[in-house]
Amino acid sequence: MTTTEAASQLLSIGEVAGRTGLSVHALRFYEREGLLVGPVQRTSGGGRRYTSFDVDWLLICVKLRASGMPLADLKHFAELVRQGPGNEAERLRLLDAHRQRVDAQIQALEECRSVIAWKVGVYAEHLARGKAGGLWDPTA
Amino acid sequence: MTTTEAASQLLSIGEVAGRTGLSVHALRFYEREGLLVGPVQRTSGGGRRYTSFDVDWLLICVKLRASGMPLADLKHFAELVRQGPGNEAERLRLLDAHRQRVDAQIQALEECRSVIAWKVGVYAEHLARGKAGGLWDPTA
DNA sequence: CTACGATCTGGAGCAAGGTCTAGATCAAGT
DNA sequence: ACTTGATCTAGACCTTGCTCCAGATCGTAG
Repeated sequence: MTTTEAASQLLSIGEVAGRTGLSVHALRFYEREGLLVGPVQRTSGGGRRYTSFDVDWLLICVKLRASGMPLADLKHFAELVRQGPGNEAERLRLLDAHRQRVDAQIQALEECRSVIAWKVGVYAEHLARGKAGGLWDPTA
Repeated sequence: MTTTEAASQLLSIGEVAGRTGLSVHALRFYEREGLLVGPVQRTSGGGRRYTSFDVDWLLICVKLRASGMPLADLKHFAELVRQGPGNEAERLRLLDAHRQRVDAQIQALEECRSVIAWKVGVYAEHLARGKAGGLWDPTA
């Protein structure tokens, strides 16, 4: 717990892929695109070593992406964090705007869901009746 | 109400774009891709005339697309409807599978939303304090 | 030493879902 | 007749977000 303390936290790209769900390709791509807060450490041989810090950031990225944030916004956010303290208001704006978009998206999805559920119900009923009813709307 | 009855229901591509939210480009694209149930009527001059039937279908398409259904699935659905009665079970499967995906998506989004909301809260609190606290985690 | 798997770089390729252009035509207004 | 605006077709082009390839290198196991 003394010598390995810092080094054991450093993860290879494959390990990071494993715990973030991103592919190694995507990880390198994200780095090229400037989506990481800082430069990734390297071994003497040139291999990437990610800190748990990097991994936490990536996990946030994954969440934001999963909720539809474009890479461009993610990059912007990374830049703000990279610049250090002083721009918290802008970070807040960015995140809050995204949260509102997510809320809207949830709303929209729930509306879609109910429309679909209704249609599913119509089909299910139709099938349950064994296609007995002759007047069946072909558009549905 | 007698002579104009049928004709007044027929809409130009621009009008349909207006009430579906799709661009005229997208409408032509959808048609090329076989996403419509039937062929669209034409004027003598070659202009498209959409029935209210077509519009209803397009509105459904918009909802399904908005909830993330890929065009390929939409095309499949259109084919099933085009084939007429007899395949309702498959239509049901298709829609129900999509509904389940939408449910999962809503779940995921709500999880993201709460993570984001929490982060927004952290920033808001930080700003409210006027950056008084010296110990501020730069990663957040 | 050798083989093998993981990683490296730079750049090409891909899938989805449209978007836009060019050049022609149509329909209506002045 | 002439202009204007909407539409037509076929096809090129675009953006997003990765994914994959080639060829080289590193590190560990036998």
